[in-house]
Amino acid sequence: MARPSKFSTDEILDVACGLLLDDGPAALTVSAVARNLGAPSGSIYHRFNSRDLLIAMMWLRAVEHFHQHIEPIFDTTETYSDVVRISCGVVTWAREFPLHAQVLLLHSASALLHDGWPDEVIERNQAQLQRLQVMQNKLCKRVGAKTAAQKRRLGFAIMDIPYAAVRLPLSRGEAPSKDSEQLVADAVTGVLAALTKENT
Amino acid sequence: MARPSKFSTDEILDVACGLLLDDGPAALTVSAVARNLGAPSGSIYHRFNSRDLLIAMMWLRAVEHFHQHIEPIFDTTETYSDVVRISCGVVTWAREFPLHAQVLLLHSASALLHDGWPDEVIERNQAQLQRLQVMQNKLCKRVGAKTAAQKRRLGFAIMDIPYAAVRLPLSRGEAPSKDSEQLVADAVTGVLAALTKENT
DNA sequence: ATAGTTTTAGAGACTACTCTCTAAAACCAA
DNA sequence: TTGGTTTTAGAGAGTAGTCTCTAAAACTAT
Repeated sequence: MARPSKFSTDEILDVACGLLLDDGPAALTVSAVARNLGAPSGSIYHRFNSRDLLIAMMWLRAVEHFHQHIEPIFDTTETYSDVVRISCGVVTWAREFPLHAQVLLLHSASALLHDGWPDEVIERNQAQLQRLQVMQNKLCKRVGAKTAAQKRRLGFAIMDIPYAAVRLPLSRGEAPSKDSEQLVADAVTGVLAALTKENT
Repeated sequence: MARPSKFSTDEILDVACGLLLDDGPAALTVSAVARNLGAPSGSIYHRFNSRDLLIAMMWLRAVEHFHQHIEPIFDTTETYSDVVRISCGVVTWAREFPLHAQVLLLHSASALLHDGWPDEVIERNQAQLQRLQVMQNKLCKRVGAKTAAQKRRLGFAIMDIPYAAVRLPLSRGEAPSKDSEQLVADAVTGVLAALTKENT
């Protein structure tokens, strides 16, 4: 029977998140995580083969959380006029889960990883990229987006605009303002106006 | 009479930009800049007292370039329906000056600087923050934005939306798609619809 | 030629990080 | 008690970055 852990994986990843958000990417080192957690660096390396693996896991945790949250909204969206539900869902997710949102929306994985995606998580990462792609493809089919321009417009509405609304508050460690969902809805309405016209 | 420089300040900053964009923030070191430029590190440190000063100067160069470009558009915008000119001007600037745009729009200064803004450039940075604030305040006055909500909406239209439209192509080293200005215009139209109604 | 000034050049001190390694601790089972 | 397994613990090898320092180069003026 093995010695029990003193530190859970989530605790380690939470400390890493905190360091990233409070002190920036350069502060995100295994030494700093260990120091802040009160764990020896050998313990961290025992769990995560490399610094990049720790970062990648932190990132994937946020991505998976986001996808889990947003997927049901995607899957129940049938028309262009419903798309705004997804857009606002992104904002609401960022509001409710700022830690994950700060990781996912304020930094790119490639900027955080020093040597790219570690082998251990390549498939897991691919799976999430695929998962989002499938969500988007199915949505395009359901709402009737066929051309590249229509798809681009849809992607702008779903991901880029909500991102625009939350990035500054997130970077200040604040919640998005109360009217953020309405702002996003208005922008999305403007962007999709052309497409809903095409569909009528 | 002093020995002439072999390397100009702009050359040094250009190499730094290239490193940031090609290899990410962690690759942005004085050692790497020196190596890529073929200059001794002593020369770089002779010019820039610290790594953070080099980064700060690279950042400010991009900010000042952007402000120089966007200020005339700000200053000639009088009505809500003209605001879209600013929004599209941001996209066009990013399209024409990708190097500066990549620095300014894909990374936050705080994420790049290890120890915050160096004393040498605090005032210069403050001046640019002030400059933007003045532009925005004057615009609010001219178009008639009075409440915090109106101002928020205006800021969303001017900065956040264009930014969202260019960040992914920029991060891939690509130009924004040809329809980006139209996408932004539609989103901004949606966002400002409420304000133009209030004004009539 | 010497003096003055600025810039290049590169060695090296120092630091912090990454990661490996060894050993011990902590648990249960036999 | 011994054995097995997993985890903690922490020393230390190796590396790369930051930055200081010394010296020389490169120019013009006197």
